[in-house]
Amino acid sequence: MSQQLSEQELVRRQSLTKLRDLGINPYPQALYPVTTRSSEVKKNFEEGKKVMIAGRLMSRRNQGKASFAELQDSEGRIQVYFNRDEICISDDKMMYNDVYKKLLDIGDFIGVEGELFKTQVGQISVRVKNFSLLSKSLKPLPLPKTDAEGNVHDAFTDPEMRYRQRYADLVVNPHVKEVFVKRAKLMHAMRSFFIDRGYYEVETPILQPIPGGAAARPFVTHHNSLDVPMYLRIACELYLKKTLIGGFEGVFEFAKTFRNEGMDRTHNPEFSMMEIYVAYKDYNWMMEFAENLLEHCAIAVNGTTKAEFGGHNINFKAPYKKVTMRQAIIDFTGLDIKNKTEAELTSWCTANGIEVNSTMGKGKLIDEIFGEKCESNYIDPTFIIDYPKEMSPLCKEHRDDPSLTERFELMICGKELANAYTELNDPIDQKERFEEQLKLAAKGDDEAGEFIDYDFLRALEYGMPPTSGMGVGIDRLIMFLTGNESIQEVVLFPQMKPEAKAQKTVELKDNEKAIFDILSKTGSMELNTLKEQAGLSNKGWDKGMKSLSKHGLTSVIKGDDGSLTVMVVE
RNA sequence: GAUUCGGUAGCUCAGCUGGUAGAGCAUCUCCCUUUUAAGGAGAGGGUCCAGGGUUCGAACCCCUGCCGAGUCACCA
Repeated sequence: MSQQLSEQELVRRQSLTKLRDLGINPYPQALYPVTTRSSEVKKNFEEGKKVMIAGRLMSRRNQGKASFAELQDSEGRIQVYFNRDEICISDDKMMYNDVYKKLLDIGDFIGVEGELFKTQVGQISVRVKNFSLLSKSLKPLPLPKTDAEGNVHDAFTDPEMRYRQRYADLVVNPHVKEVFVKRAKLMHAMRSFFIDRGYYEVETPILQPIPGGAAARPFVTHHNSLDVPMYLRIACELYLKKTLIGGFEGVFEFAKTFRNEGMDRTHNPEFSMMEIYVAYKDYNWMMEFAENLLEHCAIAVNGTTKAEFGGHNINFKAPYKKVTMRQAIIDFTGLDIKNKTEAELTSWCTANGIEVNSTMGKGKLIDEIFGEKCESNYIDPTFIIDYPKEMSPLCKEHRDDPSLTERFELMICGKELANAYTELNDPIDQKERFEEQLKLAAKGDDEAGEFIDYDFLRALEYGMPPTSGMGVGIDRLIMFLTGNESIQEVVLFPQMKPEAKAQKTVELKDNEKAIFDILSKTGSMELNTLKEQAGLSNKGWDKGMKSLSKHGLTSVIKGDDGSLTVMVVE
């Protein structure tokens, strides 16, 4: 990690040494007895109240023997007022003149002890009596500023840098931090909603011998001592159902899930799902549960059921519309899929510009039609219900129509947010459906399951109570609630390509070495002769010469006749 | 994978038909006891993503590569 330090980084390292020379530990061990936070100070202002606060120094305005600075803590910023003669009561003004003004830098964590007051302009501030350095910052932060009209100057906006250095992003972009505060609130709201209803939060394996419960390409890893392949989970469905078989009546899990597929602005290789299973319920109950849950979450996060996403206004207020998949397709295409054969659907797709291939079964074809022609039209939360049986291998058959299942997906802004079933609990039917999936997979449908989890079938044979289950995409939900169209904006540390390694610059490059080797034999040489002997490309020559003189290894001397001589610098 | 745009100082960005790089903030020095995006004055700071080509001369034009963003395709 040898890396060229910028001038500013060097200055900060020097300050670090000077602080130590003054007997100040830049990274002290002792706790700092913080009494309050910036938001509290502003909310309950009391003239003269003594406080101790801590945070990062984020700006400084010197006014001679006085100075204003801003301290940023987890709640926001508060102005602090440093007056030389209040900090340094004796004649020794070192703490103000040297430590505060010269050796502290923007980004340093400091603790401040003082009392509250309002400046002549009416700004709530802390008059500093004592301050301590709590942690020195050696790398300058990006420094956006907001002016009186709310315009942001020098904004730190480059997405790559923001995602790679999320820590800096969080420090300087309060709106980014707010997204993650909201994400935490969403998790709390959802969790307490479930706990209030008597459901238990459980944990199931992330490392699985069979990646079941969904159709997706898994990440493969290897267990050394067992010497078997293991998979990162693509869902937790089967494990959660096993807990109901074991006697739990309501369980949920916030599950990091992994899918080895494309990465783009709506897909991160690992993402968060919430899955919940409740015994003795069906999908009708679950729909009502879902709309109440989402309304509750929206209010907990934003204080309102309204949200804006991609230019659309969404309202999470329950209840939501319900449309059967058959009706949805009729509405947007005029096609009635009921009793259509695979061949009929295939030819309809071809005629209507939907790409199909021979691996597609009936369910997949219907899914394609829906995805292509209908999905994007549902802006406000809408339940699409009653999916074809073929594409829902874990879902119970519809009570009125054996070709359908009791399944819903909740669509918002044309995207799936939740997926739920009246769960299939007939072990014999389940086994047949798995086998059907296996055939589809063999046919080439890469969305069909490739494995049969026989342990799950064994569990089902003991009997699972009638159950309804639902999965909710947490990332997607928080995207809707915060108006972010990119998943990277709502995941703290999104997966990125590895950062290119910084190349070492200390060693001479080939072109530089070539020039220097020739030159060092004689010590000096006419420029054009040297250029010819070096035999480099023009650019290689030019760059080589420039960096050699930059390294202070060579210099060029101009003769009276205009000739140029290159010399080795001793 | 296809296509468009981009990569210049610590940060945000200029840089014309090619003539060897600029601004604001930040940094450094000096002055200033209640300011508000920015107190005043001055100074320093750059492998212009990398490599090759064209040219007397390339940040700029051409080629290749790397990295990123957007759109589309594929995909939950």
